[in-house]
Amino acid sequence: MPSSKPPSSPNPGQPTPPEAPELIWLRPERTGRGPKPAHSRTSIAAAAVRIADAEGLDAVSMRRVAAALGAGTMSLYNYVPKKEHLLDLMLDEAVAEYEFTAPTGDCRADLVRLGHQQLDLCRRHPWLPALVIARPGIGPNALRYTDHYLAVTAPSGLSGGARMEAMALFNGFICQYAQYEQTAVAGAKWQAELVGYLTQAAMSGDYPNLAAAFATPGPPADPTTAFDRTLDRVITAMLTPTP
Amino acid sequence: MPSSKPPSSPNPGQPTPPEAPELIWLRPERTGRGPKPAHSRTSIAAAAVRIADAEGLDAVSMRRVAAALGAGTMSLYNYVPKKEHLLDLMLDEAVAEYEFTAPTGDCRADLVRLGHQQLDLCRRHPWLPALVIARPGIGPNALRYTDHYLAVTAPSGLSGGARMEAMALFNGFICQYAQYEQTAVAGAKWQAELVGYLTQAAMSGDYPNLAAAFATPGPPADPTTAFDRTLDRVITAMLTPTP
DNA sequence: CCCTCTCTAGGTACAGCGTACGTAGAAGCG
DNA sequence: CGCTTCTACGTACGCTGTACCTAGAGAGGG
Repeated sequence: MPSSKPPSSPNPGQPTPPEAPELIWLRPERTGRGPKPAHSRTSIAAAAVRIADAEGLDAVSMRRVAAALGAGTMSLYNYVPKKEHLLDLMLDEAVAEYEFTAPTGDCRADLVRLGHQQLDLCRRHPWLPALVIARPGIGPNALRYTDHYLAVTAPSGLSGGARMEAMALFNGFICQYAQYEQTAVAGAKWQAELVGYLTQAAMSGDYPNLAAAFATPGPPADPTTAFDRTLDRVITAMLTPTP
Repeated sequence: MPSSKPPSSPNPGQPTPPEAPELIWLRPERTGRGPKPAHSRTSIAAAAVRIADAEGLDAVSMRRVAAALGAGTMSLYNYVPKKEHLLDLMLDEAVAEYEFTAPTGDCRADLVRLGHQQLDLCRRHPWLPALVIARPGIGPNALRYTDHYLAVTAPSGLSGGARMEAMALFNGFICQYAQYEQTAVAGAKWQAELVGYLTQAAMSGDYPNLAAAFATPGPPADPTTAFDRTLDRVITAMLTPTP
């Protein structure tokens, strides 16, 4: 979704100044003078990724990351102006793991492969979908991904803009699915609670269509293939030429 | 996306215990004895919604909400066991604003209308997409929404399960779009920075396909209709019968 | 009527967060 | 060598969610 018309006045409030995110990729890592730095953006990001993988995204605090590096907390601010930017770096660090294979010319098949790669990445780094969804995320490795995606979708005949819009859809679906999968995995107890609540709601009579859908005999729809089935639909939607 | 196969062992770490979310909708609001309570879940949620609308989701803290109600901070914990649950309540409070019109039988048209209603809601409450994406969100009003959606999609001929999977796709796309729209709106300065960075990246030669997509003459693709165009694709994907 | 028991309101306190600011010292340049 | 510029990092502030505790309101049983 490369661009869009805002509702003219988006909303009255929001964190009073619209903030100046100042892309971290635009500021140079070092300036040249002074003593040799003991760390680097990537080493810091890598440490943060390790922590997030092991203990979840909430465990990633500036103090925690600094401690993992044997550094003082405030030293990190020589590399990363704000924590927000550390998250950007983490995202790109994770995205670096992609290993792209040359496009085969079969757009659909290539997209299915890419989609599965992406889901695997999200499973390896459960904190990743939340980050991808929260911010655009345009590091060098994210650009490599975009470039590969564009190569893969080149045979579709769609314009560059249309393919970028489609990429947002593609990414969005996969991250959303990965996120869902995590909450589903998070606890059988929670899952059980939810099912109980839903059936109770369905039986209350307040939600007749929900009850009807519950009662539909239809094929059970193997949940293990839900991702593949929906991914297929998404790709269809992506590749449908604009009318 | 009603259910899925986890990757057997989802991930080693995560916040050590998988947590027990304990749906707030399952615990009764009051027990009956003792003094008359001065507030209610909905009044608290409404106050939180007002704050989030005016100053963003980050401004919603227990102290802030309590102050807005003229209550002591800790009093809120008599209504809401954890802040997490307050967010659930906020979500359902916002979703209560939907005003559903009877299905016309034209599935596509009804979905387009519902989609626009949802986008409007997300614009009115910019914090909403983030919440919807982050957790399942199954309050009474969310159930009303689901029920309406099921009524609208009944003529599609798809099974209940398939329609639930499709709903996840539908919701996910709209929230994602709304989220994107916000960041795009957030600052022209940021937008400018990003465009500069991207063109610089495209010109660097490292991303040939990105450069090619940039150079594609193709029709400019009116950004104001990006939502409608993509929503149309998404609905197509939803309604395509399973092969 | 009063006693008792239960529930609510709210204060205090704690661990942790992001980060503004200031100081000490290392390293490159003239 | 001295100057300048950078890095490392300690301290401190205001904020967060919330565990725990006390005081008192109000209904139920005798």
